[in-house]
Amino acid sequence: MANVTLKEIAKSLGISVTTASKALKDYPDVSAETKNAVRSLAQQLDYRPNSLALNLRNKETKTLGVVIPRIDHNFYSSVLNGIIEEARMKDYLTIILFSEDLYELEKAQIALLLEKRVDGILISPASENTSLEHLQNVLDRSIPLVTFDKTTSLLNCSQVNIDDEVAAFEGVNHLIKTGCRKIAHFRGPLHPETYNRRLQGYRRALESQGLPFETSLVYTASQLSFEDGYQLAERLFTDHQDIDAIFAMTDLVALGCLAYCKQQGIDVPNQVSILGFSNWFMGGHSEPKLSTVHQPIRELGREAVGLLLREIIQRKEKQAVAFETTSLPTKLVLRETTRPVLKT
Amino acid sequence: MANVTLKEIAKSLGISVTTASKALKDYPDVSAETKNAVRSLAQQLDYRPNSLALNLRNKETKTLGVVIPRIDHNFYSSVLNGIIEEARMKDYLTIILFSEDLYELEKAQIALLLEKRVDGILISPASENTSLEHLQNVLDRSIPLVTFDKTTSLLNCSQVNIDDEVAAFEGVNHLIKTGCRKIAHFRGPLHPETYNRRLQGYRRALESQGLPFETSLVYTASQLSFEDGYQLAERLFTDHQDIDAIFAMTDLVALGCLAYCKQQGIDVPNQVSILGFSNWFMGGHSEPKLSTVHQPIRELGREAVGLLLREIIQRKEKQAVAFETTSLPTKLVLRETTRPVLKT
DNA sequence: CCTTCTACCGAAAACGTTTGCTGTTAATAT
DNA sequence: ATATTAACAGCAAACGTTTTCGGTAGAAGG
Repeated sequence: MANVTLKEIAKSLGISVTTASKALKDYPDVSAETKNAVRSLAQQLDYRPNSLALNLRNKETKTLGVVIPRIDHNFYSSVLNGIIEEARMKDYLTIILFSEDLYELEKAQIALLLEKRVDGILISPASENTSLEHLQNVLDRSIPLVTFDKTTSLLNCSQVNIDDEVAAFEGVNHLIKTGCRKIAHFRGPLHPETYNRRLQGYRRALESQGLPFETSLVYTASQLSFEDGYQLAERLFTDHQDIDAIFAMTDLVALGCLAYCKQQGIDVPNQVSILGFSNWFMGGHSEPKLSTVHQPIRELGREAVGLLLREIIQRKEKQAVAFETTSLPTKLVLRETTRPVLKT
Repeated sequence: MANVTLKEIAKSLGISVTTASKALKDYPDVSAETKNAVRSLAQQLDYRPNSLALNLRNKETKTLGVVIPRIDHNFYSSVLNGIIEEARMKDYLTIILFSEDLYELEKAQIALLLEKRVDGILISPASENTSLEHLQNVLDRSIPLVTFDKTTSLLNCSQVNIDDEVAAFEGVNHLIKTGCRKIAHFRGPLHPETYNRRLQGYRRALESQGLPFETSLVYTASQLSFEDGYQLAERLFTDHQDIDAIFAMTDLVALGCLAYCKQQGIDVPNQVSILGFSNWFMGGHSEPKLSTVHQPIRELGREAVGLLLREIIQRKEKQAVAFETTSLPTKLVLRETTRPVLKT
C-alpha cells in the first residue's frame, strides 16, 4: 500500500540494500540469480525509486521553473503549451509561476524557484522590471536561465524570441505593396524591447519605400486590448482622415479597430487595410477575416526549453556553456482585411 | 557562490550542525550568544535550507500536481490561473501536465506525478476515459485527489464544479420568459457528465413551463468550436425554420451561431435569441453583444486547491478526512443577443 | 564535599538512494 | 600447498536536514 523502498525489498529477500540497488541498475557484480529475484519482486511490488532521495543525492530535480507575467492571454498559454510538452518529452517537469508584470513579485517567484532547486529557469521578464539584478543573480549562481518573448540584451544568457523587426518590416512592406501610403501603427507598451523592434521594422519598411516616418501616426495600445484598438481607431480617424492602413500590435487590438471601422461604415480593406499580429484563431472568424502576421508561439516555448536543457547538460558534463540567441521566423497570413498586391 | 549548508555554517563557527540547526529554529537549549552568531552568519551568507533534504525528511514536497486535457482553451487557462495563485498563496507550487483527453496519457501523467511524490493531485479527467482505475489507484494509495470540471460520481473524493443543471435551467428559463417557445440546444460531447447535467437543466426548464422536450432540437457540438456553432446553426435552420432561440454550450459556439445568423440576415435577438455559456471576454465584443451564463472559473480553481489542501492537512494530522462536493453558482449575463423579459 | 540542578552542546539516527571500497568464498594457477 | 584471481555480497559514506537522547560543565544546594 505505502510506497515500497529498496530496504523493504532487500529485507524480504534477505539481502542488503546495496545489492538490491545494484541488481536493479544491472551492476556486473551481482549474480544473475539475485538480479532476477530482485527484479521480479520490484516489479511485483511496483517499486519506484523515491525521487526525493534521488534529488538529494544527485543534486538535481528534473524540474524546470517558468515565470511569465500571466496566463490568461493567448500568447502565454500557447507558449506554456510548448514549454510543458517539450519539457515533458525530455523528461522534465515544469513549475509555473506568475509575475503579473511586477518586479517585486517576479523577484519573489525567482527566489522560490531557486529555493526549490529547479534545474533551470525560463522567463519572460516583467515589463515593469526596474532592475535585472534578480536575474543577474541567477546567472551569477550559474543556474541555467533563458529568456523568451521579452528578451533583453542586458543579460548574458540564451534567449529566444520572434524575429520582430523582420516580421514588422514584411508586414508593412506588404501593406505598401498593396497601395497603402499612410500607415498608422498601434504599438504596444514602451518597455519591452519587442515592441520597439517592431516599431523599427515598421519604420524601416516605410523609409525603404521612400515614405515618411511620422511619430504622429504611432499610437500606443497600453493594454493591448480590444478596447484599446477601438478607442485608438477612433482617435486615429479624428486625427487623420486620410489614413489608409493600420498595423496593429496584436490581433485583439486589430479586431478592435475592425469593430470601430464597421461601426463607422469605413470600408475594410478598400478604404483602410488592417493588419494584425500573432495569428490568433479568432482573427479567422471576423467579418471580414483578419490579415495578420503568424508567430510560431508554441515553437517559441519548445525552442526555449531546448536551449535551457542544452545548457543544463553542458553544465552537468562540465562542458563550456555557449549562449545562443534564436529568432523564430514569422509568416504573413493574408486574409480579407488587406488588399491584393498592386500590379507594377 | 554555491549554496550554503548548515554544515558550512557550523564549521566556520566551530560548532556542530545540530546546534546550528537548533539556533535557527529557536530551540531553548542553545545560548543567546550562539543563536545570534548563527543567525547573523546565516543571514550574511543568505542561507536557505535545502528543500530537497527537507522533502526527504518530511516526506512532503509542498508541490501539487495538476492534470488537465489542454491549456489552449480559455476555460483551462483561467482555472489554472486560480489554481496556481491559490496554491502559491498557501505555499505550494504546482506542476502542470496535459492529458489531451486521452486515457493512456492521463494515466502516464498521473504515474509521473506520483513518482515525483506530489502532495496531492488536481484533475479534470479526460473525456475519453475508458476507465477510472488510474484515479481509483491514487485514492487507494491515500494520496489526496480532487476532481474539478468534469467530475464523476464514480469516484469517492472531493469534487468541485459549476452548478451546471441550475445554470442551464436558469438560462433556458430566462429565454422562455422572454417569449421564446422553440429553443434549440447545442450541447457538448456526450461523455463528460457536465454536458449531461446542462442538458437536464435545459429539459427541466422546458418541462417546468409546459414546453415539450424534443431530441430533434438537441445538436452536438463535438469540438465546441466556432465552426461547430456555425455549421450547427446552418443545419438547425434547414431542419426547423421556426426556431426562436439557441442555447449554446459555450460562448465560442454561440459566436459561431451568431456569425451564421448575421450572414443569413437573421435578426438576433428578435427572430432568434442566442445564449452562450462561460462569459468569455470576446462575447462582450461581438455585434450584437452576446448574452451568456457566467461561470466563476477562476474560483473553481481556487476552491479545488482549497479542498485539496484541506485534505492534505487532515491526512497529515491524522484527522478523519471528509470529502466534499462543491457546486459553484453561476450568473446570467444579459447583453444583446437575448430579448427583455415579457411583461405578464 | 557530595549531590542535584541548570544550561548548553553534540552524537546519532532517520529519510532512500548510489557507489567506492572491503571482504569472503571458491576456483584456478603456480 | 600457497598465491592469485574471479565472482559475488555488503559496509559505510554521502546528499542536508531535524530531533531524540545523552553528556559535560559549572553552579547551586545540602
